Amino acid sequence: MVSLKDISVRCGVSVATVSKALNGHKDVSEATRERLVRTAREMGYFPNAQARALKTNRTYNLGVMFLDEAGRGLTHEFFAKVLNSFKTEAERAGYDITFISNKDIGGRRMSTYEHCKYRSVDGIVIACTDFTTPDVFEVINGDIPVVTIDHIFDCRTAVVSNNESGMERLLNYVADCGHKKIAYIQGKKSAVAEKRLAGFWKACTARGIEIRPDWLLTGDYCNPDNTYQLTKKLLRNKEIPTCIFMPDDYAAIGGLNAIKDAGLSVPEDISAVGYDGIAYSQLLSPKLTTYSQDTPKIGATAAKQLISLIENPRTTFTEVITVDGQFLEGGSVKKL
Amino acid sequence: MVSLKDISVRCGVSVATVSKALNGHKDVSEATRERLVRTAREMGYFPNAQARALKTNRTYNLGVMFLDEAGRGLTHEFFAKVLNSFKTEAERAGYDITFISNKDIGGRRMSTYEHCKYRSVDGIVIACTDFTTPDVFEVINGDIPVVTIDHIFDCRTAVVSNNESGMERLLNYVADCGHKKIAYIQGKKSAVAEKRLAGFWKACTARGIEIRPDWLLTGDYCNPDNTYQLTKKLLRNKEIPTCIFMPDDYAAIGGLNAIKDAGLSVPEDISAVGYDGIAYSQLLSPKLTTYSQDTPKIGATAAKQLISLIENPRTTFTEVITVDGQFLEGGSVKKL
DNA sequence: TTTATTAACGGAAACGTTTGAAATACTAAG
DNA sequence: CTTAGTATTTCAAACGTTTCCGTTAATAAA
Repeated sequence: MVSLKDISVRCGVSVATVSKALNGHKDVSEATRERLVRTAREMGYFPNAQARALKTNRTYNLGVMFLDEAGRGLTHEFFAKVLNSFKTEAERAGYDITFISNKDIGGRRMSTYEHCKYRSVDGIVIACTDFTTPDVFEVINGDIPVVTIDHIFDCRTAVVSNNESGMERLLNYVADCGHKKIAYIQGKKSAVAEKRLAGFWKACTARGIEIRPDWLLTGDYCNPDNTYQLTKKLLRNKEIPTCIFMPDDYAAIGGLNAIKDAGLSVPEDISAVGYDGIAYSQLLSPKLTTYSQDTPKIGATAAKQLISLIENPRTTFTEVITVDGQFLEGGSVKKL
Repeated sequence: MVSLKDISVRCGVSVATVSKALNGHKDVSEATRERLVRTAREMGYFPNAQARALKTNRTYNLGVMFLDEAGRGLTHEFFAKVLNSFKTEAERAGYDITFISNKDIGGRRMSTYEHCKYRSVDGIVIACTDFTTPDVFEVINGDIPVVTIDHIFDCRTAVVSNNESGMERLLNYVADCGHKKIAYIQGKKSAVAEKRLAGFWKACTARGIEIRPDWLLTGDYCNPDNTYQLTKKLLRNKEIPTCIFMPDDYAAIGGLNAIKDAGLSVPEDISAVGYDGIAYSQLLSPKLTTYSQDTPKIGATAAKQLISLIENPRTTFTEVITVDGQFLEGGSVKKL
């Protein structure tokens, strides 16, 4: 690997000058600057990231904290897409991304935050299904810039999907279709689940739709089996709803199977809606009516915010950015 | 951040001694070693990854080259799962993983290989859908340890799925069910596609099944729309096959929709099989008969091999490791 | 011509490690 | 009581940068 010194001897100047020239400092003449840049290119020079980081305390590396309690990890389409766009945007800005977790180093267990310190990441993005772990709190309370996705902490920038209004939009559509008897299988206790429930509640009251306790179940996100069971349960009631809100599109598959196994069909006998807008939902027939989260925008926004936080620590304020999604009308809701 | 020097002054020894003690060198007395390790722990010391890397040229960072021509990136379940297990295994061994691609740094475009050099990754894993790009060749021809997944280069370790025998297994099952008229929509030209075709061919000849040119189509992997069209095309023939081999499970969804849209049903009117064993395939009804790739093992094996290559450069030989998958009998193939 | 000002460049320390060689302390043997 | 040998520790350079400060040279002002 060719270093600054190599260039300096070749050109007969000091390493300091080379460094300054390559970094566009002012106190180097245009002529030599041009010459140094050219030979650097010729010699195939690239800065040594470690040396630079050691000196500047900037690694141009972003830590991604990506814990999924369900163990699905990257398999979770929502997270995968968000991460994908986050990565793309970060790379556009010259940052690389590294997965961060708690790990063992030299026999001693390292917390996630310590891991970040060890690697000297410039910033951290947290996208978890569980924001209540000690690991998360330690990072939140640390002194490294952080952006959270779909969860809001005081004094930390957050990028959140419009879960509340998205749910309202869905319910209004269903109500417009004439449905009054609506069941909701919601996801597990989390900020996201609360928001969606709030939207559901709000829209229901606005439309004069009764929320029956026995039709409001709590299940797991992204768990088709669980949703299958809960849907079965709903269908065993003496009175069954005309429409079921599934926790999310993926879980919905289980719900749809339960309906099918009960000898009913969607949307003729019963309607169903999902949430997320994953690719698969639009390959079903009928297509699932759902609310598509704008994952590309969520990821890109998170990256931009994080980088802004890093590069302009003074002028950037922590804020909560809500990213709108889009209603997707499929064919899974019958117009009564 | 507490450094070696902090520990050294606290304990009244030199930094050299602290370094050696913490790294378990022999030439430091047991007493001081114990004392240094203890105070290091007390003071919350962690090594500075950059400084260490600068000196040792070892970063404990693995580069992941992860290009998906279809742009699905991490959304691709096969890759997501492989990456997940790769990550887990790597972390177990004390390595972090960083995404590597070509990028711009300081105005100059950096190739993927240069990027690796810049970040000084200890090793690279390549999991792409397209292994013919210059970026891949440059990495392959470089001097950084490499493991490829599902593609074989001479002189480089590869972890591959048993595409040939997996396909044979599938075809034998279908043949056992009594099918003779079999169509195959294969994926785009790639090492994987070739292997599967070889298995298909081999098993067909062994079972005396004719391979009709008009029933051997080439489409895209992971492209339901494309597979939808090609399936339609198959169904428009005067004579239609009794079973269709889809490029993969995900693409199969399109194929199944085409069958449904043609007023036919699976498996009553026509049978279908996929490949991959993604989660969705087992949520369909009927479940898709397919061949499940052992993604956890593929990823973990790749990580182990790569780390072995890094840590024992002498004793480790490049090899090709085939990871067996598992046949999944669903209900999408009719027994004739 | 002298002095002040500015532009261009070099010296050198520092970032936090690792590591071979040199130095010191200790132990055992003669 | 030396001497050799070993165990333990320190020195100091090095890794490749960045950056503050000093130096030189050139230019402008007096």
